[in-house]
Amino acid sequence: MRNVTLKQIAENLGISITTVSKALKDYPDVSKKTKALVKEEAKKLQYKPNVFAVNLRTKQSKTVGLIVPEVVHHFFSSIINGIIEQAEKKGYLVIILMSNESYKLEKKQIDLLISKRVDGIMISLASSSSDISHLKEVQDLGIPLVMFDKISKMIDCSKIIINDRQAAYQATKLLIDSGCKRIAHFRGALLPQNSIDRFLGYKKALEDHGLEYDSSLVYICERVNYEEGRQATLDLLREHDDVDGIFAITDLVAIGAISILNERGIKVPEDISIMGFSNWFIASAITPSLSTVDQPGYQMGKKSFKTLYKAMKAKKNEEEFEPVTEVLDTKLIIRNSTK
Amino acid sequence: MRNVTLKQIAENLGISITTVSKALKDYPDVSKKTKALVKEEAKKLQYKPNVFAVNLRTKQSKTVGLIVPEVVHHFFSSIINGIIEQAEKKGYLVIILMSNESYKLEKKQIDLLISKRVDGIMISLASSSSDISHLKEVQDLGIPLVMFDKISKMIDCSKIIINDRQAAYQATKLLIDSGCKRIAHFRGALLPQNSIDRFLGYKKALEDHGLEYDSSLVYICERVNYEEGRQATLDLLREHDDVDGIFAITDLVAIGAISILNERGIKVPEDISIMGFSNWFIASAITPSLSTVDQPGYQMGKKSFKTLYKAMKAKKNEEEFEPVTEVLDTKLIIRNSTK
DNA sequence: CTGAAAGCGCTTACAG
DNA sequence: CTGAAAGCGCTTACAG
Repeated sequence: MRNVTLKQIAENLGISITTVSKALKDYPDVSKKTKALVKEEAKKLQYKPNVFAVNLRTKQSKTVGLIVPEVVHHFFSSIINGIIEQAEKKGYLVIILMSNESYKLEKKQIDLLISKRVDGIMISLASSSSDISHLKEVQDLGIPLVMFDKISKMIDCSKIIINDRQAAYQATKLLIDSGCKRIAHFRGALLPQNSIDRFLGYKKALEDHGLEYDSSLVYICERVNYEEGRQATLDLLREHDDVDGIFAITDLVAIGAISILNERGIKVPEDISIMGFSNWFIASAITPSLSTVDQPGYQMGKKSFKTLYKAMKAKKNEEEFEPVTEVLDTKLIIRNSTK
Repeated sequence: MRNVTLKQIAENLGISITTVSKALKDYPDVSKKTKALVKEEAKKLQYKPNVFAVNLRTKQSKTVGLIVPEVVHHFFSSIINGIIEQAEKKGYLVIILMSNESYKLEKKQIDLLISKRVDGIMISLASSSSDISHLKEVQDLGIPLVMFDKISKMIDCSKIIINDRQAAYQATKLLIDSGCKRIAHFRGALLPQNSIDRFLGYKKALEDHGLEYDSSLVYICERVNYEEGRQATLDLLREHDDVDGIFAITDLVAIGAISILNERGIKVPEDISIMGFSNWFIASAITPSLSTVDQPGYQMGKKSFKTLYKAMKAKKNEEEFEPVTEVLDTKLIIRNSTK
């Protein structure tokens, strides 16, 4: 069983606990001979420090918390991937919580992470989160905080994002350049910043290129999923017969649109061009393959942890840490759903 | 800042730390009056117990570890979803690690979880894991262990699985019943139990229905992904012109096959029928939609944690816990890639 | 009903 | 170079 302690090593060797502790941590004021002895004994007994005691003493858990709106989601799972890989490299473990897009749950989970005394928190906001008092609390407690993807402008912390507005502008422009004149937009909920920004990019692109913005061509997909993409497409086809392009807030929504168009025998991209956003794996596997905007999930995860790490390190050394905002590059991916 | 301790509450109230501690935990031997007083003061100061100290005293972390081969993967992310939801209900947090199908990493991660003293571990094995000494160690230390999906028969612990052999049998039978006479199988790596079992189910179905088993119709997809599905299909088309059905170990592989067949103008299911396995979201969104076997990922995650919870509880109460093996139901999903 | 005391296993400032 | 001692913040067996 597991109960090897410093005390036991000390007794076996007939020296003090202090010396054992120092030897194991390579303090300079322990003789080489003693160090060697201690290390050998520790190895022999398979000594593993009791992290609970270490945590208590050092006031650090070497654990960070991560809250995402969803887990079963290509983009977020890519982010998770980037985060846990990076964290492991630095000796940190990651506790993952899922808000399921619920503000209430998100708030509870922040409390949970605080009470677990994680060393830092990374979060992508739920769509329903407008109030941000829970994040203020994190900051008041001095816990390093990094937001990514779905952020709030009301909080002054490090942020890892893409330029949603610009990316959406380019996506819309691609449709315009290929000859589309009546372009619908399937947007997300009203609150999330990235939903707003993508909408604004879409609108701006229309205006910049002499196309009239028509609010009746904008449909809201609250949960941004396949089913809603299908529903919005049905509504669109019923209400407008002159549409020749759709820019969807997400690949999933776009794929919903394609499925309806396929069913109805409406040709993509000949009759209607479709533009997605995110570049999920699925975008390349459907027919026709989906043109989209590549959103670097893995990179975003990696950067998020790296930034958090810097903030945690600064805190430990009692240095100031100036929040940074990093804007990651996106890339237009042109496939067969656009002309 | 956060430094409210029992001691502080005790001093404010002029009573002992012991009494404060007991009052907060509703011990019966504290007067109602004192309890009320203590609770009020705790609330006022926003007292939150220091989990580091609690862990050290109780020797419990209320945290469990989870190791999966991949995160960016519909099936595993569904499992993660089921696990973290269930864990949260019981007040447990989940540390998620990803072995990336590497035995070496998996071993390291087990060590990490042990040294973090998690209360329990859930794991789905990497494809390259044949040696299981690291899991033996977990058991030797008395840490409750649950395996799911990719298990090892060599370890005597609780297991949450599906009947891979039977499910593969039914999938193959569906192809046979629809008239296929030459059915290829795209299998996974040689080591994983579920890869073996699905292969055996395929083989048995052929034999039971008077079709000759031909080993040259079996292709190996080591990493079980889209690209390999494409490659195997190219190989298959080159080597056999009489195939009329493919049973793929996973939807991803099946979708790779469909993409090649689509490109070549080979009709699915008229010329070749395709059967997948897992029922990922993507299976319903491609053209033609994919017939497959529904594998209950969310349920599997939920059950895995529930079983682990029972084992942890038994350990805490120093009761015996007899490992259980739970076999979850699968379901044939018939769509348009089969006749 | 209340509280003094021991102890969980470590780290580290300090003395020698 | 070594070690005695204090302390992190809690829980709980025990005494009164």
